[in-house]
Amino acid sequence: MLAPGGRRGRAQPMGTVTKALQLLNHFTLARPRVGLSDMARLAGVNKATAHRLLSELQSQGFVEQTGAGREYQLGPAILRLASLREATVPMREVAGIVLRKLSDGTGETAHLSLLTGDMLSTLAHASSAAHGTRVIIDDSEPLPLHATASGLAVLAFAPDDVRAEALSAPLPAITPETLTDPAVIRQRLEVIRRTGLAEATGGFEADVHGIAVPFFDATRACIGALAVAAPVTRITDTLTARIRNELTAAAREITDLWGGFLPDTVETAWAEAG
Amino acid sequence: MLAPGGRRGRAQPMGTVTKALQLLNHFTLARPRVGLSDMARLAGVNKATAHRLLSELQSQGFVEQTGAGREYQLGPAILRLASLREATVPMREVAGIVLRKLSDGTGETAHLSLLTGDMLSTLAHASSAAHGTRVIIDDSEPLPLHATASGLAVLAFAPDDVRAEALSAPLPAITPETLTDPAVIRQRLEVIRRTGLAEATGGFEADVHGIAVPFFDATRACIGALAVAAPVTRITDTLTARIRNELTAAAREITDLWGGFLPDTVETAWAEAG
DNA sequence: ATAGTCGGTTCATTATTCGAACCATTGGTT
DNA sequence: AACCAATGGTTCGAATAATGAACCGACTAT
Repeated sequence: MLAPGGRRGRAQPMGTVTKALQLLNHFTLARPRVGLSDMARLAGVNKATAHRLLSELQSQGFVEQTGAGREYQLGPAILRLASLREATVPMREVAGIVLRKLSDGTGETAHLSLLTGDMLSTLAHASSAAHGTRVIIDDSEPLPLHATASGLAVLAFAPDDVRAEALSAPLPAITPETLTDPAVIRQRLEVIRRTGLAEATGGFEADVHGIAVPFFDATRACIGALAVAAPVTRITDTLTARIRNELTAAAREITDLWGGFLPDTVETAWAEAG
Repeated sequence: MLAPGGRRGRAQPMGTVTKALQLLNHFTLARPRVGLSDMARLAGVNKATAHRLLSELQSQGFVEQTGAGREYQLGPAILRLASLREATVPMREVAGIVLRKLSDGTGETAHLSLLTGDMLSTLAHASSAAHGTRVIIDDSEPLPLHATASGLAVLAFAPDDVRAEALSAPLPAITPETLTDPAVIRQRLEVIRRTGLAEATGGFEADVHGIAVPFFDATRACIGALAVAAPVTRITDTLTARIRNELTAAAREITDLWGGFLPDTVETAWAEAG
């Protein structure tokens, strides 16, 4: 039986380690425990393969099996590594400071997300008490690259292979408003590259408007995005103008704090808009 | 087909995934960034192998390279998984409650550690304000199985293969007082199995006395230990007696909260001692 | 200029991973 | 009870991916 939906875009030979690590991405808030057969299906690998990979992950404490049902869930080894990561590379702490300023300055929810492999994971967020309604962010939920302002900001400045990979698979429509046509998205990425700023409305959560800017590491590679999300009902021209200014300033700050550099193209784009 | 030459007592052939994941264990608080050649040396693998494994880990965000020196460090993907783990399996939170009670009740530092692969990682700790001096715990530092009370408690009740593996490698002497003779250790494990309680003095940190009890999951397998650590100068018979009582009670509680069961042998051992 | 690093790459050899088919259980239907 | 369709887990020949010695170019100190 042939794989449904045609064949994957297999650019690289994808090693065993990568396959194993990608299994971990199938655990979500909504599906915290996954059985062997389910996992094999989700990951598109043979059951025997899934079993061997999970066994190895289990032997290192990256997953564990619950007593009943023998389902797998994320393991405790991850907690130790996370504790070590934060102790030695206190990004989250630094991000928190900038994010608080950003959410205070805009009265909306701000978050910072990093490109990890082929997904965008939120490092930290901060929300303002200025309004009774506000956008809620879940740090443990990965953001789709094609359906969020942050994702588009990153895609626009990411290396070609990441962009190609992200726009190759059939793009899921998370909401009715999600853009799913690669051609349309590529057009928008053009604009984002020119302005250094991405906007998206309701593509991930209905009634949420996101504004995002990319930021860069010491090699001028895009490593993530800084974003502000607000209920669409509150969006006005003056608010978006303020958010833009705050965002670019915050992105400059975080880039600086982390020892990164803005590419000239972004620098000039922001200068013109500012 | 059999390979000629004397081989290690390795039961399993150790897959590629395991090797990759074990690379992560060479990052420590003291050595947060590791170069390629160093990593190859530390892990005892070829440089080319280390490079490939690190590249795969990097592609999934488990490690990243710093701009200068191109050294590797733990990556941001770990943070997202940790956040998800804690959101779906809130062990740390539950442990914190029990640990606080335990440290309050004893006036000393309490900690809970889990067996992750072949190491013990500390999930959480709590310390009491009762004294000016207290033992300090670092959650990100793995505990050696042979040199801590917690480690001995776990070893005593762990499956044979884990015990054999842990006592096979040459045991490092962390302090002059560390027990390094497998035969001697096995004798002590006998006692620990009879009493359900492990004690160790100065084997990991000088001047620290540790008292630990194992705890178990739903299949009655030992998954970690609960321990109280105090400066040796403060240890008296009455204090150790109190700590024992508090520890067994706390271990019962945590086992219960996490849906585990005490093996009968432990149950009776504690009952007799109590 | 020499010698020793470093991070990274190449490529022939070979050991490891893969997957269809196979158990042993479990739970629900008829 | 018999049956079916799941489940988690295992087997083993074929095919693939991992391996490591040697190599590169860049850098540093001598």
